[in-house]
Amino acid sequence: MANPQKWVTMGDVARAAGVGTITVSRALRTPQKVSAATLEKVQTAVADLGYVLDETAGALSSQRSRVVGAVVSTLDEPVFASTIRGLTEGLRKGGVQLVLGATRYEPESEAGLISAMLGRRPDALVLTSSEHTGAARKLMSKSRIPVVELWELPETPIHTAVGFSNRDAGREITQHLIDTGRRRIAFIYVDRPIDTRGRLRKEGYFDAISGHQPPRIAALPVKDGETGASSGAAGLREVMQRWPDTDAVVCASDALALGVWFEAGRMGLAVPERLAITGFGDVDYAGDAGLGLTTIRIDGEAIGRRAAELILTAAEGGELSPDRIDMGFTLVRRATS
Amino acid sequence: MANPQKWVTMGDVARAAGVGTITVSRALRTPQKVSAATLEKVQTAVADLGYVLDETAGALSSQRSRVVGAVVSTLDEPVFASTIRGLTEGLRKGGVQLVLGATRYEPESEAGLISAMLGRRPDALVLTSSEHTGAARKLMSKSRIPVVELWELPETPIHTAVGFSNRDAGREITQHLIDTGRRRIAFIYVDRPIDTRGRLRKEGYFDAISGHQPPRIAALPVKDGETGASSGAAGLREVMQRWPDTDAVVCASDALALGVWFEAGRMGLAVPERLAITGFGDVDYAGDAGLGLTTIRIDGEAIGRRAAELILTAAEGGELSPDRIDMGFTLVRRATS
DNA sequence: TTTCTTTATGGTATCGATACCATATTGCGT
DNA sequence: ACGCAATATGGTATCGATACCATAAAGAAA
Repeated sequence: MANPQKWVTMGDVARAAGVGTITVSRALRTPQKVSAATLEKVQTAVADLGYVLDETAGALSSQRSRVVGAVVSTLDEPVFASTIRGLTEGLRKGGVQLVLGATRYEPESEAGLISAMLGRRPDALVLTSSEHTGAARKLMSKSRIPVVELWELPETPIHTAVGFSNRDAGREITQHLIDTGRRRIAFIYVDRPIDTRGRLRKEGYFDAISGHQPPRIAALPVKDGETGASSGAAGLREVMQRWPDTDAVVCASDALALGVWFEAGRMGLAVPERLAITGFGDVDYAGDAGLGLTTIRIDGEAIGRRAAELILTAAEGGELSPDRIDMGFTLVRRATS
Repeated sequence: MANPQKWVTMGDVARAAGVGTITVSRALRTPQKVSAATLEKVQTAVADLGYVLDETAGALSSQRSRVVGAVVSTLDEPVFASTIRGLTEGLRKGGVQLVLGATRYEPESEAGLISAMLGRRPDALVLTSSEHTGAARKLMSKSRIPVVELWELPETPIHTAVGFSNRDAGREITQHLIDTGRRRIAFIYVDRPIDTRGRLRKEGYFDAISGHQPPRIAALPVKDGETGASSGAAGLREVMQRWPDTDAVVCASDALALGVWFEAGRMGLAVPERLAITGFGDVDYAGDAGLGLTTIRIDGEAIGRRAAELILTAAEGGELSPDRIDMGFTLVRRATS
């Protein structure tokens, strides 16, 4: 073997401290079950040897891996990043680690990712999509571990879902535009295979405009991972070409809205006088110091933290109660509407 | 136990297929070492039972965890996200999984994260910061696993570094402004404890302007994780207050540049006539469809892929050759300069 | 046919920590 | 002083897969 790595083992620590291996295990996992004197002996031995508990071996014998797998659609969008942050930090308090995988919105990669995570025998699974392929569903039901779905509230969650109603949010922000006098409102989104969020927001848009105007939809294709400014710009061009008198645009994400805003500038459309723009997510640059975008704020970090809590309590003892936890959203009105 | 999970084991599969457990192992890990007939028997048994290899147990006996730990500073910035993507996909080809941890630029959290990763006995470690605390260094040297540092090229890498010269990049983009006639150039960055990248870019700025003008620096404090548009806006206000005749701003990131650009609009400064702006990273909205920002493009995905290759070859057989791999950068000139 | 090689397969020990049970020690009430 | 409980510690089997060695079967060479 070219790699003669030799990790320090618990046995080494036990020998150095003059105790049994099991005592070392207790000193590290449940210090209160060990006398102060031995605890200190163990701790100095651990420090001297630079020992770190082998979770791999621990997982095997305790049948608890202290790992949670998360399948997200992408890491590129800051909104997901905040959810991951909340999850990671929430789980760390329970000594649990997060393993991430990104589907990049490719339906066929979900089952593969889930399978890879199940290989680590995770204590739970977190998904940020609520449309699952048959293969993925079969894997999850066979494994019988808790599954938490995020960012949506499906009718029948696998176990528990933590999120909000994308449809309500889409309706509310469209209604806001109607309330402020707009009557020729378009909707722009990127139509991705397994992204139900965009479609649900579109439904909300339909809900709000029905009775006021016929729908104006620009469904953009997925372009090589780029779903941001360039798509938004293309979307606005399409909208203004098909319906030149459009006076407001509801975007399915802040990134799209930014692109729309730039394109509106290039087209000479005054915002918000001639054209109102709304986004989704309330990311950094949407704030008053940046674009000043009217948008829907979602507390991604809180969603992640809540999911972490659920997982930890499920790991402690009880089952994961089947439920849909609504974390809500907030309409933030700024300069673009 | 309230959680009567019962994972399917390799033994179950072996029984169902009528072969020995070791044969199942071979059928899944090294199919070419198994006859076509038994391979099929095993595969159908695996499919029937929904079996997934237990990497935890495999790691213990083979002493290879097929896990790589990555400590990044933040997941919020899209530039890092692309690196993570490259890494993840590169490693997946070798059946290796990535475990992520974010320091959030807090120096004290690095050692804790590294320690948590070492608990999984990873085959390698990836770091996106090149300043390490003593505790972190000790942990890494004790563990004797390959360490790859990304996004910088430190003088003396721990083993291998894959990145580019932030200093050269800072110099080149500043020089571009000088070449296009600017002589009152300011530099804006967020001064974070363990982020040497911003400081190195500042050095490059110094290199370029020395002999032309005295430096104009706005070092912004870290504000609750927000390092984007609001910081950029604040930075420009500070700069214009202290040096009202400033005619160009070099920003340490595209996010800052976006904030500067918005604030310039509010202050009535024409871009680029009155004020040139440059960024760093070439993220989505910097493109022509968006802001049209002059910036430095870095191929984060390529950096991640290259790191993954290095790790996989090191895992195969050889050592990780100590080296600094320069992936370069590109100056992209657009509308803001 | 015999011998040698190659290929396919299985038995058993092992990886490092923890669960479970057993035992030693201490403290306290009566 | 005695008995009982509580606390502290250790021995041994075990988790599930793989390394190592052994063996059986098939094919090739003589």
